[in-house]
Amino acid sequence: MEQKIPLVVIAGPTASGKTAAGVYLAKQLNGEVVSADSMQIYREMTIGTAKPVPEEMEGIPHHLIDFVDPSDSFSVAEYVQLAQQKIGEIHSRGKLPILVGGTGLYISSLVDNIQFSESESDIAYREEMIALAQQEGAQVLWEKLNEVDPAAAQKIHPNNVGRVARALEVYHTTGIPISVHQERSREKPSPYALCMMALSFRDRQKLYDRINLRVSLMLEQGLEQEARQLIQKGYGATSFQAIGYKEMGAYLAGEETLEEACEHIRQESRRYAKRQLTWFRRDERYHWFYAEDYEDREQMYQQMAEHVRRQLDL
RNA sequence: GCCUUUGUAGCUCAGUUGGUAGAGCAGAGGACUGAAAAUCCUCGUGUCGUUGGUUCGAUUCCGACCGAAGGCA
Repeated sequence: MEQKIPLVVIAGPTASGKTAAGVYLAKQLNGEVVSADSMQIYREMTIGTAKPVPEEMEGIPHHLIDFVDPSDSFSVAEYVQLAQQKIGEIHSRGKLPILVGGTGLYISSLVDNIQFSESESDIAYREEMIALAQQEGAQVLWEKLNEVDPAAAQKIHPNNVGRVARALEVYHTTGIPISVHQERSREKPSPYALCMMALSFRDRQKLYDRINLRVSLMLEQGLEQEARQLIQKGYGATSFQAIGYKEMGAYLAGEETLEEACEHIRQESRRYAKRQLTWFRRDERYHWFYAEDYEDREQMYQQMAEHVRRQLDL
């Protein structure tokens, strides 16, 4: 049995202080940061994604940031492959890989070593299915799935058309139900010796205050201009989903006032944070660090470093 | 000062021909395997402004008072 690669994970909702924690730990533990963020991968989306800038990185190498064109789409499968590669490289250089990010799906897919089958996706077929749902109703599409893959149908709500369509797509392209794929995807054990930590606040309002503040800061830093440029250039399916840009788009299109757009950005960010918390909370491997429990950030980061040393036996 | 309209969930409002009430938004919880900052599911008790009266029973009808908006002097 091969030796497992030590991997530190820092997760948490947006604006919980992950970036700074990652840099601090990297400095303390001779590490490098690998981002696990589905939006910071895009170039030209810097302010709105709160992407770490060179001053914040303090010389610590950051990977998987700023390397995809906004007009390109991207997927978990690609992410996992790239991240595994980066982590391997960092480890072989004798450094400690530190995964930092808020995209739960990316983190757990990587950490649990989910195997994505080679077959690419068939977007055309998926869109066909979505169109079918629009014409005949979501229930009809779900029935279709229920016939070929009742196990998957059981787990997906009929209204969740995107998931139903994806499940049908998998069956269509591979002839194997997605439920079977998913079982197989978990067969390989994780190659990592994990130390997973999550950051948050005990008082939800404190987190929301920080989010609101961060959004105001983004606007001061020129989110409007960044969004305008992005819209001009045209962005793709994935990057279009980023909070901040689509709302600014509504403002720039004259559909809402600037005030309304800002309020929507704040609100969507808060809801996003809530969903992130839900995701991370259910994974019991996370050790939670709450800001209120420490005198200051520095003290919390020290405790985190201490926790890593203990857990990974460094 | 007088007249009119209005006061119901954190917000915007429905409603009860008198039997103590419900939507949207906000918010909370949950799910999550190739677009995940996405997508989807679940959750609504609140002195029905205050106070008297009528009534078996009032948030609902009547009176007074208080607050808000508009109009007239």
